[in-house]
Amino acid sequence: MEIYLVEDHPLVTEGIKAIFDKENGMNCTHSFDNGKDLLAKLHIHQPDVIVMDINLPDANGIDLCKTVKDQYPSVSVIALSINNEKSIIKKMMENGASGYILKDAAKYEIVDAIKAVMQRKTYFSISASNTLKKPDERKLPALTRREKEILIKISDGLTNQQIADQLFVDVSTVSSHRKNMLAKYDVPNTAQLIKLAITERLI
Amino acid sequence: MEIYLVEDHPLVTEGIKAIFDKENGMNCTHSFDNGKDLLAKLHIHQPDVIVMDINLPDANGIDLCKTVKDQYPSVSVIALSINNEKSIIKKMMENGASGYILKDAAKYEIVDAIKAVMQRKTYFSISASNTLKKPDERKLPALTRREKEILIKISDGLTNQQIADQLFVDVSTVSSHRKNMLAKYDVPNTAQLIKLAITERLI
DNA sequence: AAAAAATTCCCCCATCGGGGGGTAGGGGGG
DNA sequence: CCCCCCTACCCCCCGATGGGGGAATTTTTT
Repeated sequence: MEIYLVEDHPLVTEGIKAIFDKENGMNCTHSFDNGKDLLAKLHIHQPDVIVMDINLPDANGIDLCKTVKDQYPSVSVIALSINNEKSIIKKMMENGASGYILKDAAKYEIVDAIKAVMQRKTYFSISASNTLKKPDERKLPALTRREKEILIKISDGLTNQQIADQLFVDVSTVSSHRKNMLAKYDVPNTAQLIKLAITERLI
Repeated sequence: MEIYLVEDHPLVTEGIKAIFDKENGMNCTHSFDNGKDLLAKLHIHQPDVIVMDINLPDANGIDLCKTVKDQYPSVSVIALSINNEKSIIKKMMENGASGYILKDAAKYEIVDAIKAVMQRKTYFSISASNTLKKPDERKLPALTRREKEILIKISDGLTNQQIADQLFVDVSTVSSHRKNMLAKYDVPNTAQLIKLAITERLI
């Protein structure tokens, strides 16, 4: 069985290769440290499985996974990532991944993942599956285009008046938006709004 | 030559072990996935070198390195980290580390590091040494203990009055600290102060 | 011990922000 | 076709914030 590996950290690459070497019938025939090389190689030959890091230097694994699955639907993709966010995992699976393994996974998990995927099953590492099972995190309401625009200006230290001038609207409008955001996220003031916006990657 | 490895990601552990296995005379005799186990083992026996991840589940490598070097000065420590920040690298070296390797390092770098350290030299992976050479980034003034304490409360949405009550000081004191911070970082209001504090990891 | 920094407290005063309302046009989706 | 969301605008009020000072006490560093 042929496996390709896409991973930009040599130390991890070595680790995975070493694990495969000890398994009968698992062969990491090629490894790549970026998405471009992988796509070039796939053009010539397709393996059974691709183990793919999500954090690549030249592309993000989410898009890369989609590209690969669009062009070669028969190739299974296992995502490998330090990122333990439900939304990322979900997106990856929507894009056709067959498994998701966190980098803190135990050795056997990567082997189990390959085995599962070869049987057309999906596989999640323990911590990834915990994350998925976790009760839906209070999903924060999304910012509208305008709100985001204004919030960024607020975070840049501009006052309502300055923002209003820049956007050619009335101060009261900006104030409205600000108030809406405070209400939307149930925070008492701008300080906490900014904190929340940054820590939750809203801006 | 004996090497201990402290690293909580099995994939990386495997990678490093595999690299050492291919080198003559380099032997990773023990590996640990936390600091406590390492210290317990060191009590009994000390290796020549410890390769130590900075991001451990039960301790941060910076303190762990200091503890190890204080108790066993003859043991060399090589730091292993994804963290490419000058201040962290410096702090690690001050605490007695003999080398610093980023996790994106090439295979040979970890081997070279061990060799260098055995000759009582220090070693930095390419990217780590680039970071060190980089012209001193505009270093932001540090927050004092009290300032940090107050800034965190501000970011949690508390008003000056509430903070004053919690800390048993006058509102004017809190206001003073707030003003000092605004001046210190040259920002016009709290919103930008919070943004800066979070993006620059001051809190 | 002297110098520097941190922490605490105080004044005044203009502006900004947040709480409470309400109104209304336009666009997209059910 | 109708409703909801987004957008935009308006009012009042007052507490919180930021800008300008100054100053005493403790802690830390040199």
